Amino acid sequence: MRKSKFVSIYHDLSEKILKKKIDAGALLPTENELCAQYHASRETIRKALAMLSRNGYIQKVQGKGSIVLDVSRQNFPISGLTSFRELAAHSKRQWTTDVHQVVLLNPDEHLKMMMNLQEGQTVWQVVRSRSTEGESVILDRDYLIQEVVPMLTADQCAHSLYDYIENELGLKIGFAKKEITVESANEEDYRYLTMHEGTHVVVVRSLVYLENAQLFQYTESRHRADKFRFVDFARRDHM
Amino acid sequence: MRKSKFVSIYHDLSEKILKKKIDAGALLPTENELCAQYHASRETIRKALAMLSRNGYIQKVQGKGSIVLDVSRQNFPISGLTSFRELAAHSKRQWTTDVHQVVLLNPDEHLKMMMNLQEGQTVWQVVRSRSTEGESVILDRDYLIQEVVPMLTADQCAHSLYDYIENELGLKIGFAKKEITVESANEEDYRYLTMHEGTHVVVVRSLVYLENAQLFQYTESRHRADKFRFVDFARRDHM
DNA sequence: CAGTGGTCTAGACCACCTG
DNA sequence: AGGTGGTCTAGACCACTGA
Repeated sequence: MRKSKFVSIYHDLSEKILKKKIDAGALLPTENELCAQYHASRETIRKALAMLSRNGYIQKVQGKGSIVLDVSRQNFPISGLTSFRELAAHSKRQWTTDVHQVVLLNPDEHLKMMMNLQEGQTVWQVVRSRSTEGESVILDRDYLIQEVVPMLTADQCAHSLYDYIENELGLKIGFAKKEITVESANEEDYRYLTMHEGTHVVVVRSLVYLENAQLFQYTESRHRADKFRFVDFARRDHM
Repeated sequence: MRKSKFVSIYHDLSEKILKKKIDAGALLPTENELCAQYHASRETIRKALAMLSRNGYIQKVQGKGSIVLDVSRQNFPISGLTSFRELAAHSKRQWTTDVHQVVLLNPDEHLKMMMNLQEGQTVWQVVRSRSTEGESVILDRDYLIQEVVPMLTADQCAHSLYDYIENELGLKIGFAKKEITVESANEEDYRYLTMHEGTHVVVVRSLVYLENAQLFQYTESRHRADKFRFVDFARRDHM
């Protein structure tokens, strides 16, 4: 079995919710009913439900049931995402990517510290901009450790870096630490982005790690402020 | 038992990691060892570990163990929380709150739609600003449904709305949907915030729901752009 | 190969909500 | 009181890592 059972159940239920086969505000079948429907034990069902809950599909209420939440009202959370391609796939806009630079370089002190690099490690630097409706609104600057990604071409960067990394190289992304701030636009922003009014950009800095906890990428993603939007679903752990 | 066993184990381990009793990069004891240490079954241990993993404390690697992550490098994620008080508690700065307005009002059409209000429902409007180092940098505008929060005084707003709601009223916050954008400052921003250079503010709009999935609050939090910072830990579900 | 984490099960008991 | 979800258990088998 490629996927685990509880993930299949999660997908089945999340799809039913997205396609409105179950209305928002209604209750999911009880856990025991789901056990019967999916021929699974209760703990397995509960893993699927926990995942739905984490991702904003349902709210569990003890003694009552699992309430289906309204997944349409706000555009749906694109948190937990790491790649631009995935983000673009969720949006209705048409996006194009321009690759400005793909070079191998010796990291400076700042980058060495930031990425915790060993002496002698080299990194790929990739600079790309993303355009929609004729305007360039995102400037991405990626640094990838060459030991992990030995070779890189402009073609791969134009298509999807992550597609290449996950499908061609067989590496698996584990997690990312991100920081969002607002900063003054620099000369490169003016060069590569379509900046009319406004002198500030939203900067998303990410450290991306593989599944084995190895850091392999640092990215600085600079967004024209008026085109930036971040949506999040946050659950409260009171414990 | 007030707390569940797996949550206690989670707290015990997360504290050990925060206090560096276990080094970053090292492995946690194996699941079987933890079973023995905490007199718990393996599934219970695994719930605690899953929680540590979700919150960025560890990375689990099959066949190997649970690697402790570096929790100090980046300031720690302030995602998943909803209240300003908690945020302030994590920061080293000294904050003060000014309450500018606490009034009961009949919602206009926009608010009715936004909050999905029934005919005749009234809401509290609270306007507060937050200052640090002599500068006012955050302007919060909250709307709370009066059916849920019958009475509200300026005193309670100056202290902590959430403290009052959770501890006095006994309500429990469940989850929130948030959206972050950058917008032009309006006249109120100029009135209540210390705006020197810069004409834009970061706007965080949140819909906050109780544990029973009932919406009870809408908040617009406006941040002076140069003081805004959002840190996130994002795990990838590849399934 | 032994040892690790990943998944699944069946059954038990508790806490909460609703009639 | 009956049904719901919340927690915990003991045991089984699988998939991956490393020596």
